[in-house]
Amino acid sequence: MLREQLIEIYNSLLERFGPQHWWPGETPIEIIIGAILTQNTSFSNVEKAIHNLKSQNLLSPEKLYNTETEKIAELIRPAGYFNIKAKRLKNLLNWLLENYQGRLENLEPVDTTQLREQLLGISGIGAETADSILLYALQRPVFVVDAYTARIATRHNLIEPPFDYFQLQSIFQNNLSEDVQLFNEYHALIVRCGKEYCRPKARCAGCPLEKLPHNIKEQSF
DNA sequence: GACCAGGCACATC
DNA sequence: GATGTGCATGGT
Repeated sequence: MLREQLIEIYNSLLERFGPQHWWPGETPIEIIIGAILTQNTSFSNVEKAIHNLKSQNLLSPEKLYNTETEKIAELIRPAGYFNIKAKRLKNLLNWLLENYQGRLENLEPVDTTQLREQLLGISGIGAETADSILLYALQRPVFVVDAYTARIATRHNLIEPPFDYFQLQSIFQNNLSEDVQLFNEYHALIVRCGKEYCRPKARCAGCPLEKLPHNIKEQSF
């Protein structure tokens, strides 16, 4: 039942928008940095910040970790919340350097559940950021949930509010096959559709999901 | 000028 | 355990 709905939504989104080729970043470490920078921030702002880091050749765990927090903050200023995000980047890099010699390859043998717990233990890494890192940088089959997902899920009656992150994530993970590429594309399509048609208070006119059952309930996290 | 954006931690009740 | 607040730039 739910599975059929989820697949129908996916197919509708894919038909309209086509493959999204996510994550919009070139390397795993760039994706990880982007995942922190995009917290409550539009990606166009994040791109400016990434560009600044790249121009200083700082997109490596060691180099960025050895950069003054104040300098990182200045470089990532366009992404907003720059002071706190500079600290969050350092927290994550510190974890990576301390436990894995700063090498993402060394994460490969680690069990996904355990890796997720470790990420959540880092100050500044919450559920969505952890899952974005797991899926998009580390190719783990974890479904990423965000504000758009919550909005679309409530509007299309996939789940009854109130619900939390884990409950919504379970809707997808328990009803779809555990497939990295599927989870990648599905979340990317949700964000694409969310940006264009499911903004807060926006009506659904023109949305590829317009003809599917929907209401105007709202919930975010 | 208000509202929003691919959140999270911390304070307070 | 639920609810409120600070963090901050840039686009619409």
